[in-house]
This record gives sequence, C-alpha cells and structure tokens, in this order.
Amino acid sequence: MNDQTSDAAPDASRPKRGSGVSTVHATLKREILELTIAPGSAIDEVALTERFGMSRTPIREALVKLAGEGLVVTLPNRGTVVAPIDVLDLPQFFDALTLMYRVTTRLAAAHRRDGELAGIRAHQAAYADAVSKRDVAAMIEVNRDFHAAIARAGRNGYYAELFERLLDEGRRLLRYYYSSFDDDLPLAFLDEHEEMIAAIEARDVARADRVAKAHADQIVRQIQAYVSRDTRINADLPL
Amino acid sequence: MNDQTSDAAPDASRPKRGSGVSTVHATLKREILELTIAPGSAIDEVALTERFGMSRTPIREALVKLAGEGLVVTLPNRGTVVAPIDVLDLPQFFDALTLMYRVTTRLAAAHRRDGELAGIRAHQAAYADAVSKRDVAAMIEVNRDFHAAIARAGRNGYYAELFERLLDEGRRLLRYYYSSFDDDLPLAFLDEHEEMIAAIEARDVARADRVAKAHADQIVRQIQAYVSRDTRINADLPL
DNA sequence: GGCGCCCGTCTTGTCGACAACGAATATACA
DNA sequence: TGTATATTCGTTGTCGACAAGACGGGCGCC
Repeated sequence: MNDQTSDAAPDASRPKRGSGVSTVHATLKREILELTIAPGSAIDEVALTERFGMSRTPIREALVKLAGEGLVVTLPNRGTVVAPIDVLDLPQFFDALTLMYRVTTRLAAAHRRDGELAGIRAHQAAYADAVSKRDVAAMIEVNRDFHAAIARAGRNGYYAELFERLLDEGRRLLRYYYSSFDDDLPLAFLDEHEEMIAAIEARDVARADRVAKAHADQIVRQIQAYVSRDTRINADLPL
Repeated sequence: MNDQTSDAAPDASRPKRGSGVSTVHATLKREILELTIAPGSAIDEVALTERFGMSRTPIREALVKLAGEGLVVTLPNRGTVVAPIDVLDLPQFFDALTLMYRVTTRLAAAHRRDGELAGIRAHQAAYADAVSKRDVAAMIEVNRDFHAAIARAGRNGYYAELFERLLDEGRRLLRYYYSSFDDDLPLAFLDEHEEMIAAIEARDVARADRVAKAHADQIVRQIQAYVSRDTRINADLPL
C-alpha cells in the first residue's frame, strides 16, 4: 500500500498517465463491494490523496464515476459516503435481479456463439473449485463473473450493464448478511449452473428461462433467509 | 431529479458554488439528446471552458458523469465524443425498451398511489397539447416524461433508471431519423396512453402489461419505419 | 441553566498552470 | 517520389492552491 516516500529515481513502477482515475476507481469499487469500506461510511478525499499518492482531481473523478454506478452517494457540499444498504430496497432488487437472470439467460441461449461456451464453462469450473475449497468469497465473486459472462453472450449491453450492477450489489448483500453458507446450497448452485449451460448450449430459450428463474428464486430465498434470520438471543430471557 | 428551475434566463450572472457541474451536465445532456451536438462529434473541453465561463475541472466532472450515462464516450488521452448512434444496436435497444415499457407499467399498476395519477395525467394533458399544436419536439419530450413518471410510480429505481436512459436514447433516435410524423400516429399514442392510465388506475396489472406491450410495439415499428425508410431517389434512374 | 449567534476550522468546489501523450507536420533518406 | 523519422503543436491528465459553505466550539443573551 504505502510504498512511496521518495521517488527520486525514474522508477518503472510509476503509474502511467491516465491510469490515475481507473486505478482509484477499480480499487475503491473492489473495496466497496467487499465491504472493506463499510456502507454509509464517509469517504475522505484527502485521505485518499495521501493513500494513492495523487492529487484530488483524479480521485474526485473516480468518485463521480462511482456515484454514477450507484456505489457511492454524493451529498452536495458535504462529501460522499459509501452507498448504504437499505433493506427497504430489497424487494425492488429481487424483482430486477430475477428479471435480469431470466432475460440474460434467454438471450444467451438465443444468441450465444460457439466460442463463448468455453469461457462460461471456465467460470463454472472456477466456481466448482471454490466450492471444493470452501472459499466463500471466491464463490461469490466467481458466481458473479459466471452470470456476467452469460449476459455478455446474450449481446444486450443494456441488460448486461444493469445485470452486472445488480450482481455487484448482490455481492455486497451476501457479504453483508453472510454468516455461513449451508453446505448443500452451493452444490445446488453448481447443478443449476450446469443446467443453465446445457440450456444455453442447446439454444433452448424456454428451458434457459425456467432454470434461470429457478436459480433466481433460489438466490432470492437465500438472501431473504439471511436478511430475516432470527438472531435474537434475548427472546426467551426470563424477565 | 432536483428541479431547482430558477428560470433559464440568460442573466445567470452569478453561478453559485456547486452549480457548476450540474449546470454543464444538464446543458450538455439536453443538447446531446436534442442533437444540437451531433452524435460522434468531438467535445472540446477548452471551448466549453470559454462557453460556460468556468474552469476545466467542473467540465471534466460533468463529462465523466455523461460518460457514465452512456451519452458520451471517452477515448483515453484522445478526448471525448458524443455517443454515436449505431444502427446495429437497435435490436437490443428495442428488446430492452419493450421489456421496460412492460415491467414499469405493470409495477405502476401494482404500486401506484393515489397522488401519482394526477402527475401522470398532467403529462398526458401536456402531450395532448403538444399534439394539437403539432409540436413534434414537445411531443417527444413529453412522451418521455409521461413514461418516466409511470416508471417512478412503479417504485423500482433499477428499472426506472434503465428506462429513462432508454427513453432518452429513443428521443435521440426519433430526432435523428425523424422526417415527419404521420398525423394518425400521435393520436394513436394518445389513446394508448389513456388506456395505460386506465389500467394503472384500475390496478389491473395484466391489462397494463397488454397495453404497454402494444404501445412498445407501436413505437418500435415507428422507429423501424423511420430507420429503414426508403430514401433513394436514384433507384429508378435510367442509366 | 438553556438557547441561539458568532467565529474558527475543515472540507469541498473551483481555478490556473504544467507536463505527458497523440496527431499533424516537416524533414531526411532510400 | 515514397517511406520512415524527428519535431512541433494541440489536448488531456494531473497538480497545488484558493475561496465558499458546512460543522463545531465558545460566547452572550434570555
């Protein structure tokens, strides 16, 4: 992280011109999605200035980009905060997520080209690998990439963009509410992913729709279970 | 979102602090959508500097915002251009537009509250007014606002955001390909809008879906007709 | 003792300037 | 004359600095 106090030598590691905003954008995006920065917490521009070793200008531009993606919220004249996670938005989120699961999988089944199945299968293999290693973080991330690849194979940028945003938000939700996966759920995902691949390979739109909807229902139920799980420990306390 | 319409009189001699980026953003967005700036044309930052009487910093931030909305494209180290209109993207656009018409109208029928119908009806009245005046530009714009209001009544920010983006792109398309409206089409829109309002008022989701789909088909056909209209004048030229 | 105002400080929005990078042009060479 | 290279020019990405609001503390007033 903090690796530069003297830059007298023409170091090759000097970030190239134009990489400033993208670096800050990518780094902050990852940290926001991984909850390294807590939702709702304020973002200090000058702190980022020192951390990234660059001026406020590129950092501000990166924040504007993040605001456009809904990952941060800008309060005029009062700074920017990491987008909070609002439980009240969950029903809308579920609605849109399910619809995007369906339409992107349908489109992938309709429009996929031969080369794209290999890439999707690679993600599926990585997911299986993460499951075997019980690496939950990797599972969440690979799951997102898996579906994003399907969306891209569907060749509709409007859907793909919204879907990736929803998938990222889902990443944040899972990390936020995650306590421990049941062991059987990831395996169910694995099978459902296989079915999706099969439907896409067979160019069977109706089947792709069915399995996508089932998959979405599964995920929605899982998140709902996390969100609404009963964590009370004082419910039966004798008073 | 915020409607601080302090009138657009040219005597805005004193822009307040914080209004810079939003002013530039709103102005450029309008001009891009109204094709005042041609698709694909380069945007000169210094020219905007002189035009808006402000430094490059707020202008660049506005451009970053516009890039996030897909209205401009940024070429690294080589400037930004107004997003071109690509005919090859039209099928995807039609697909997404139709779906958003349907889901937002459905949601509006399901979730609308009493006060919101009045706002929607106001847009419809403005649309009728524009039709009577044969003000095509106003029709296009009011039509967008009409459907955006319905989407907001549906209370799903994900859909509303994508839908508004699609509607804006549709505005650009209509202006781009528009030659002259048939006189009967706007009237058909008027009736279909009335049906949508009725379905939403009756909270009839299925009916809202039907009429939204019909409306979308109508619009898609219209744009397709514009795009693919035969403008050849040398087809029958004796050679 | 509580409440509201004034003031200092911190942060943000904006500015003008500089340097790197691309494009266009001029130049040298085959 | 055509091609490859060096140079100039314009533009973009970044920087440090300045000033307008917002927040917090101290003070006076009721």
